[in-house]
Amino acid sequence: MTDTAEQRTEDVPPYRYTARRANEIEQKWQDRWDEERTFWTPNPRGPLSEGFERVADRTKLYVLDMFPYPSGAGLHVGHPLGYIGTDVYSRFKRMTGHNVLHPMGYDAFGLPAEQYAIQTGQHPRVTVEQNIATMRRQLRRLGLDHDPRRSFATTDVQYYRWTQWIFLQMFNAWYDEERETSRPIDELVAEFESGARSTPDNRPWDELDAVERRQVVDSYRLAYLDEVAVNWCPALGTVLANEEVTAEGRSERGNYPVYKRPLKQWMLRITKYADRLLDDLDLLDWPESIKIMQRNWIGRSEGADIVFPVENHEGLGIRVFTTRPDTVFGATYMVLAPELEIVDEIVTNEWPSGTPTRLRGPFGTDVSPVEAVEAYREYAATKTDLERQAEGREKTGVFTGAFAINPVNDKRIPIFVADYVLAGYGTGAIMAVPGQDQRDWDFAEEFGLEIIRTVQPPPDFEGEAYLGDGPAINSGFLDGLDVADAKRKITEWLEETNNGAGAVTYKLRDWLFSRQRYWGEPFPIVYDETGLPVALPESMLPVELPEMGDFEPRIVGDEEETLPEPPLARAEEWATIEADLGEGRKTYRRETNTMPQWAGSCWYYLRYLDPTNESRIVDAEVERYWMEGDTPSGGVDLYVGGAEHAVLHLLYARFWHKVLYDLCHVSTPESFARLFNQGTITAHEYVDERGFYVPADEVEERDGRYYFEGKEVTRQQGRMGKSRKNAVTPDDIYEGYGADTLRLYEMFMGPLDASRPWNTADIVGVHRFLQRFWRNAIDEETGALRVSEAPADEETRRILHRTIDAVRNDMERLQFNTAIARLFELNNRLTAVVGETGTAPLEVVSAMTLMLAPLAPHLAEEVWSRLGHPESLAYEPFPESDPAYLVEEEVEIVVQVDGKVRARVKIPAGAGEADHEAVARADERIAQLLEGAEVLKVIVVPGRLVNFVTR
RNA sequence: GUCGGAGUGGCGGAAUAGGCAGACGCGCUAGCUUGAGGGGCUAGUGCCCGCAAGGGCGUGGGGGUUCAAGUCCCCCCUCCGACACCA
Repeated sequence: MTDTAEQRTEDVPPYRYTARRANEIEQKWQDRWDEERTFWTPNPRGPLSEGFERVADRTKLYVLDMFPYPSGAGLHVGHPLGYIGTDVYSRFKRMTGHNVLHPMGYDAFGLPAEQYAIQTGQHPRVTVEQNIATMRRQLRRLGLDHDPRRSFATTDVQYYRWTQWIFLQMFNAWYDEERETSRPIDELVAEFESGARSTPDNRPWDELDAVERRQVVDSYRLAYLDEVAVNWCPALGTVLANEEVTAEGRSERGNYPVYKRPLKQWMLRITKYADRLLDDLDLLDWPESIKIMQRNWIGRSEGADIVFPVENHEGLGIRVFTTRPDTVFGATYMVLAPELEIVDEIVTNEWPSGTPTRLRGPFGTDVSPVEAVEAYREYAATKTDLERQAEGREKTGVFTGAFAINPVNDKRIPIFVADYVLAGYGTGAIMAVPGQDQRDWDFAEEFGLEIIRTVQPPPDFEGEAYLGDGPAINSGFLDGLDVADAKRKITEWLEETNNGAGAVTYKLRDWLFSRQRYWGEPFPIVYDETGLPVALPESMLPVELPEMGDFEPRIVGDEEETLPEPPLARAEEWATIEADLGEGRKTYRRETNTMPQWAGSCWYYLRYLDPTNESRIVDAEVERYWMEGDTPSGGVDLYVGGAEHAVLHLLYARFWHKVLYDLCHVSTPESFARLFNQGTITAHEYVDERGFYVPADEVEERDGRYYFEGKEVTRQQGRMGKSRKNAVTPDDIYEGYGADTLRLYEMFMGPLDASRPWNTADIVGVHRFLQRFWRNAIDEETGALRVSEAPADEETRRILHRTIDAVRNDMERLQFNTAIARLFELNNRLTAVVGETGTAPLEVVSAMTLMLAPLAPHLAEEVWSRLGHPESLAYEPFPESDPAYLVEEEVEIVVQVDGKVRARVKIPAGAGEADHEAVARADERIAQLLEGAEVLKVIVVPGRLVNFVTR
């Protein structure tokens, strides 16, 4: 048998649009775009401003992708979906008169890069550079319209120098809650010095010594050190932010166990911005689901703080937060989080007389309260969140032996420690109201505690906590009030009697910002002999990462109490510096933690604007030009990326932006005006009976069953990936069809924001479309144009203008799949015209080439140039529809009898209702159906339908 | 459990404002292209009954509003995603 592939290439007409030709064309135009600097986007001033006068009258448009992580695995066809989407959009907007900025960079610090480097035994800088080079090549091959001058990696020294600079801004700033803005720290110091602001413990500023003053000031900074219970992940050798830990108490990356450990760490005061981060969501054109996730993450709750005095402890009160102050009369006990320090003060040495056995905890009847509490604390600390998790979790806890006094009724109530109360939320202490809270109810049942309902449940309600509305009962002066009124009244009472006050609490916590890893931005911070942090001056930036041969994380401490050791601590020469930082030349020790991966991605969109600026993060005028717009929030005009960043990156970046805004480094309150989440591309994956993945491209289908090497396998739908053996690489598609076909297919598969299954077999459809369009314009045998100057016939022209209208609308809304469908229809018409006349009307070919340009830019450029245009079409105006061709002279309407379609009739456009009915009745079939029937009602929707109702 | 999102032919998916369900593509069927084919062209293709004309049924299930429901309302099921003792 002969080689069929070879035979085929011999048979193919010489000028057909084949994969080989597509590849040639694509290479050629990618080179030309580079040479002609087609996608260099001019700034209004500065080093990138060349050519600005040519676009000065255009509207700016900033289109941004969530930049990729340069992994070593290479791309599969699922990765570039969003990049193609933004490319199509930015090319379209360039053709509709915008000055479009569409940059691309690389997010290259962080764990994956470091782990990859450790695996391959190379320095992360080496592997990162290799991976970026590979990725650049792969993205270039797609023909994306990025401005190459604006690309950088977050690991570039000249980039992270400014990441460090932003950290310094936060270190040197504090949040003024009265003015609701961050201000320079010097202004705080001035307030202390002048006495305008009193110190936290009300001592006069003059009486504080230098160290005390520094401690006070440090406690106000946006970036501050704190000893906190961190999420320590020994397997990753680092601590993690709350956001990086799953509900099961495991690391988001790698799924390793995570433990709580107290450690001194850098924190960023994001909680001060909670309300603004919440409120300003209203300014944003974001998917509602993402806004909801951010709102939930911030988790604002309104309620009240109530102080419960502790019996036998003069002046000691326990402050609790509750969203239901109206239920305070039903508080029958209190619970403290085991970690709270106040527990030590109140816990008793002996059980009060009459303490039931079950209140003494699970540690035996002979232990004292102190011992029981201590044992319980240990038990709670060693438990991972996973163990605490399971649904229907049993409530555990220990009585402290102490009692509190309920301020509303002077009732004596026992105080417990229990791990169902979290130290990090509210005040870490609760008043327990089993009647209206199911968790308290469960605990009360477990320990046999009193339950008092304070809201009247419906008559048939029993057996559990009642959370609904109803009149207050057993509640003294609140009795009879509904929940909202009772809340109001009790809050007033608390404030008047000084027993508490209205309060707001957030789920959001301050951002843990230290990592014990090598591959991250070093902090621009040193420590002096006091152990307090000292900021390096801007002139000492960047603080470069030291070269280290061994950058693996180490774990110190014994097995039970392991702790992370930052690799930078081992770079001894680097870690110690001598400098004059205002107190004469001294020896300082550097901060050896590094910043988390999110740091670099918090502000990269600003650096694209002015990537080479050495004196500022971004030139002020350039920043205003690109970020201020006609959106309510300002910021990037379109930001496209995966929904997995709903609360991490997108919240952190908004926070940094607001800090920079407060400190007058940027001009808009928000960073991303419009957000769009592209879907994921899924693929079939096949598992054998042992549960192992088998190569998807070697599976055969017979009668709806699937076989690999003769054995039946199961098919599932899942993410595409190497490990699942179902990855399709772009190179596979380039080889068979070319990049334009790949682009078009990815845009045609479905709506950009929906997840959709990859199906290589479907690609031929879009490939055939490109082939047909090419053939309509160019003779496959001779390569000559088949275009005629003669005008298109009326109907073709009508279709053309309707297509233009629809495509423009769809492109604007990122509905590329339907735009492409319209182009298919137009091309089908064009094919018919060419079939009849032998030539294609130029007006159709030209317009269609331009409409295709954003989607299949290489082919479009090639046809455009063959049509005789020497310049790239990147800046050609997008076709505009002629309204004259959009109105029909005659429209087809539907005639229904009792809602069922019985006929279709033609009627002049704009006809009146009476005409509609008359024409409908005139139809033979309709007349027949209506004969003898009583028409009760006639519904006419002009231009659409007539409905005769007979019953 | 809570909060989101989604269920439409054999498959991917269309369907401004409640008004022709299934655009467009894949696949499939038939014909043409003097053979073969990951080729080209033409026609057909939601399901059922019927030679046809035509009729019936159809957007996860059940109810409702309406002349008219994929679209609006109520209840339920399934799948995907996020959060998860938040007082």
